[in-house]
Amino acid sequence: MAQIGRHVTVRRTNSREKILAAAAEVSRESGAGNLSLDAVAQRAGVSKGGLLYNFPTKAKLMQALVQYYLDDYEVSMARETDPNSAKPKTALQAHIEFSREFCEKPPGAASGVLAAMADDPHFLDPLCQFKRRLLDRLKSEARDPLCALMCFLVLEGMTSLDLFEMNVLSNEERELVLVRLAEEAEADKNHAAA
Amino acid sequence: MAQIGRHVTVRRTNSREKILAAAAEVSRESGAGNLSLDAVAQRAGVSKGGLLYNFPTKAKLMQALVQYYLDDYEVSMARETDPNSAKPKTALQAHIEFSREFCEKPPGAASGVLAAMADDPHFLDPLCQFKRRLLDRLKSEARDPLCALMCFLVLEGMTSLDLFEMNVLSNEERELVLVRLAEEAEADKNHAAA
DNA sequence: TTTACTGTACCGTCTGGACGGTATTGTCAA
DNA sequence: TTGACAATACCGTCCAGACGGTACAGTAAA
Repeated sequence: MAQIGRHVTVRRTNSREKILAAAAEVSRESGAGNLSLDAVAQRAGVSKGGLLYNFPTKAKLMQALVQYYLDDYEVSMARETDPNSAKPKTALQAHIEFSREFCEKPPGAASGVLAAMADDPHFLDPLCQFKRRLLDRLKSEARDPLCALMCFLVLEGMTSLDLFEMNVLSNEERELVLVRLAEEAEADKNHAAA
Repeated sequence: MAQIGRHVTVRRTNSREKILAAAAEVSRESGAGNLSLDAVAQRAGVSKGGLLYNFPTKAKLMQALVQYYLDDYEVSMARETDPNSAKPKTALQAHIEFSREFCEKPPGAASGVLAAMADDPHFLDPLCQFKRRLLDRLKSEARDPLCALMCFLVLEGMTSLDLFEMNVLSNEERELVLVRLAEEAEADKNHAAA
């Protein structure tokens, strides 16, 4: 479904995505630091040789795991903020929406990122740069940059709790926060337009 | 310094703490998932046998790592909110202060927690329960529970970025947020008193 | 013929942890 | 006061198993 766009031609096989999904599952189930290639291959229904054909080293797999997560976000963001769309959103509104979806996903959908971090913290560098770019965009679009920053951090807190699968927030609390942020974003949008 | 209080008698040796600190360092340098007992022992200046004397299994070490982090917080919190103190703080104010200190600590001081998570996500269960208790306390003390919840999440976001050593925020941004939160907490405190 | 694998066999390294030993300190009866 | 014993706090070695990665022969579809 989500095209990674690494290759120009459309791939007939979907082994890469199967492997990526399997890696996230294994990471979730065995702990981020106990992700073995054998386990991933088995889970993906692929031979170890096949896995290493797609990802020549474990490091390449980890990097792809992070990139996979990023691409997913980038696609959503582009779609939601498309000015040609019927009702284009601000970046902040789109970010709020994406964070909601993130929390509603099956638990540990992003465990792959944790596995990458467990192997080598530097694998998170692209994620770090991505977050910084996003924050800059949110601040530059907003009427009140500090407010944008605070909203960003609230979502960061919410999603990080989810990433660690710490069910600290109830659904009601989550919803309350999300609604509050949406109001904030809406207000900021209208002020900016006025 | 910080007494864990596990033993009634004062320990003459401080091997435990040396090992805990070493584990955090190794975790930070080699990646949370690549923490080996040999490396920890070497870093701590202790033989492997000595390490295993203090922590009979790797799991015990990991649990201690999480507990160490928690105890540190608990001590600070108790001190800051002590009603007998000269200027007792609300739980929210203390939490803000602790989060500031957390960010000012040498980078990766809490990497031990990540190492524990990498080994087995369930090691974070105490941390999860701790956060839930903290949030409940913040909400119950506050005049505006939603505001307390949002403040909690802002700090959660800030500290999680720090935990991953993602330098997304500049020092000015961090300070701006912290000041804003402190104002919020102060206002809430005064309203509650009135 | 190329692509995209499967399957098996294997290698060198690392790891958790079991185990036996040892030096120091504490306890307590004679 | 001393000698006997025991608990504490380690040290150093060893090992079975797991891991990442290589090599290679085979195969089925496009």
